[in-house]
Amino acid sequence: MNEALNFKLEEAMGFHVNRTASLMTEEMNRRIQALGYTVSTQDFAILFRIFKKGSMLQTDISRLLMRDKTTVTRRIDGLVKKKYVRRIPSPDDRRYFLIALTPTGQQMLEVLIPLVANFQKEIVRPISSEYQAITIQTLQRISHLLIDLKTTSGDKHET
Amino acid sequence: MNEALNFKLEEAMGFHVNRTASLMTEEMNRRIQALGYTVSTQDFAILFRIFKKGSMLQTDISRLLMRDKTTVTRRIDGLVKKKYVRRIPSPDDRRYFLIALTPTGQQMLEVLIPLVANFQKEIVRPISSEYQAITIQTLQRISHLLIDLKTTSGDKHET
DNA sequence: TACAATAGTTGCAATATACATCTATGTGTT
DNA sequence: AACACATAGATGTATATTGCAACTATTGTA
Repeated sequence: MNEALNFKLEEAMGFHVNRTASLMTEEMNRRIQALGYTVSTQDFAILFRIFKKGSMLQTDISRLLMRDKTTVTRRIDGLVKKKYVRRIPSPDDRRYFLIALTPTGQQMLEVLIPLVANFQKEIVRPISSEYQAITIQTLQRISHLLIDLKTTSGDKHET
Repeated sequence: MNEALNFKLEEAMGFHVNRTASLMTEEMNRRIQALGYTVSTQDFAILFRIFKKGSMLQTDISRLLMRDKTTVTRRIDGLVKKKYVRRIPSPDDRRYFLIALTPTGQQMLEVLIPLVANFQKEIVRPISSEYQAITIQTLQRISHLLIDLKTTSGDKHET
């Protein structure tokens, strides 16, 4: 028989990465909702980048999150509807908008960022900073490897 | 101002875990589809457990995958439709079924398991086994912590 | 027998995503 | 100027994944 059939999920990196990701996302969503906000972790990822940069093009968000631009368009649509961000037409190039936080969005992030920051601290608290660093480095290497795989075979990306 | 606003995504465990999970799932799905199979990584997770155990109750699958039983019902529905598994009514307790692989499902897994096993090997190849172990251990500790959080506050679980 | 627990299903809805295609606009070349 | 081409974004449509509420059927228990 094939020895690969002895494969054990519990020893596979993918199993743990996926399970942890799913649990973390669930808990994050719970906490954000507990504060009465109706944004998902994905939305937070977008909002946070805008917060840091001041404003961004949808295309840039799309590239950063590695999501299709249509996905980003719809997420921004949702955030605009909820009045967290607004589209500012660019005067020089009328093809694009700068996505910027509204005052409401700004206020929300001033609550959510500490929430997320504390959550992130909380879940790694029992782990030594050395192990934290090794884990992040490992995940980073795996991610890079996977991005290479993706961009090497049939692709339409830039970077 | 609040110092937590200096939070950096790139230093957060959650960011890396999520990104890696998403990239891994994408690549896995690509590879499975490349072989002509129409199962997702979630389906594989189910099928693999059935493969290992011989047969399982939907409730057990639900607990193992930490997914709602209705989710599992629908996934099994799909796998039954594709003839990869079948529901065997239990003679002694007519409330439940044993979910078992069909010959087709069995054959598929004999291809997919090596595929997944090799993929898992491949992505951790450049990482020392020490770092691999530390990473898995770290993820496991975070998962346990999150599961505790979940079952501690308002919940309907058992275990 | 009456009530509670268990296994599973169905109705319904929300979330998240992307491919193909479209409009509008800008850029570069001849 | 005119044409081709590239870019930013939106829309139509479709898929996958998930879970809550409520339901049926069955079994266990007081």
